[in-house]
Amino acid sequence: MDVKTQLSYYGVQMFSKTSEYALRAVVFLAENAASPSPLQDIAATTQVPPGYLSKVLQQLVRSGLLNSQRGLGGGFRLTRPASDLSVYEVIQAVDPIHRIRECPLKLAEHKDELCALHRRLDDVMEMVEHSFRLTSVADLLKKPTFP
Amino acid sequence: MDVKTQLSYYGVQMFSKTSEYALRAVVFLAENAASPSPLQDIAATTQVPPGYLSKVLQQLVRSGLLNSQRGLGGGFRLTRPASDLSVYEVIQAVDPIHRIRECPLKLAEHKDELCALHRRLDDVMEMVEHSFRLTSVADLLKKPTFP
DNA sequence: AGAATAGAGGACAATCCGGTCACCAACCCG
DNA sequence: CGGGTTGGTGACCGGATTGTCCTCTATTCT
Repeated sequence: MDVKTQLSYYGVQMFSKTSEYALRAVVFLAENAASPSPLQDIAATTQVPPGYLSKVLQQLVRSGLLNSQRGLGGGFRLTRPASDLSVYEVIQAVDPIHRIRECPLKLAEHKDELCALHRRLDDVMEMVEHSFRLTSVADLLKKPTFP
Repeated sequence: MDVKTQLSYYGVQMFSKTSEYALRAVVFLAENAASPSPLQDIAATTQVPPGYLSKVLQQLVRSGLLNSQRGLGGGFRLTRPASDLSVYEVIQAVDPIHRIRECPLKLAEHKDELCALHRRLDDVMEMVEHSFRLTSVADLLKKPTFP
């Protein structure tokens, strides 16, 4: 079979790279909470392209999850203790999970209740959302080494 | 804030459009299993662009989940009863879920066991995979109307 | 055989995500 | 004040996903 005739040959991740990057950075910051961490340090350890990581961290700053400080001795810090920061919040800040709230086909008969297909899909998303709400960044530090 | 400086402004779905389209089509075919359904019929009811749906259905044919038949009276049919076709199979055919099997950072110390972050992410993926394995297309037909 | 129907497949465009880079803004220190 | 350090932001690029269109092939009916 010709590769080019195939859709999505390399497959797809359930979560975006951006979410992964944000989580790696947050875990790093939780492990290095003593002082601000410069972008370059975070990027080197988490193996995320610095230029792109910068944009991801901006999102976290704008969402209030991080503080940033320029100049010598500056960098990024968590605004809250890792035990009080959920994985869900991090993901929502950069690549939000959108629950299915109304019929994607806009069918009148499903105005009040989703069809079985979308009901199931949304149930799965609810499971995921729930799981991530209950997981704090501190829970990701149980093993001492990064990440 | 300038929209263009934001990453992923419109957010992201956990599952691709392609997966959604494939599932809508399969549900339609399960509801119309009596005779082959032409592409145009499926596309119209499921509200998927016909040209694109054609490619998605090809994937399902190549994966052995559908039969196709050209000419008058032709179209697409499920190769198996809907009760014997899982949502997981449909998704894997068009946009497979890739579990995390090794450390994405290739850290030597995580050769045998994932770090806490990736362990959690993979646990969630396992939940999703499990749920989709247990859900058959027939389970999506409980409500008589489409979809 | 010829017309009509319907899937197969390639070329191509539009859009989005991930990534790079250059330059600007803020902060610290001598 | 001036230079070094560090974050902030916009322009731009490549690849993947999504979508369109046109042509070819297979099948059926008369």
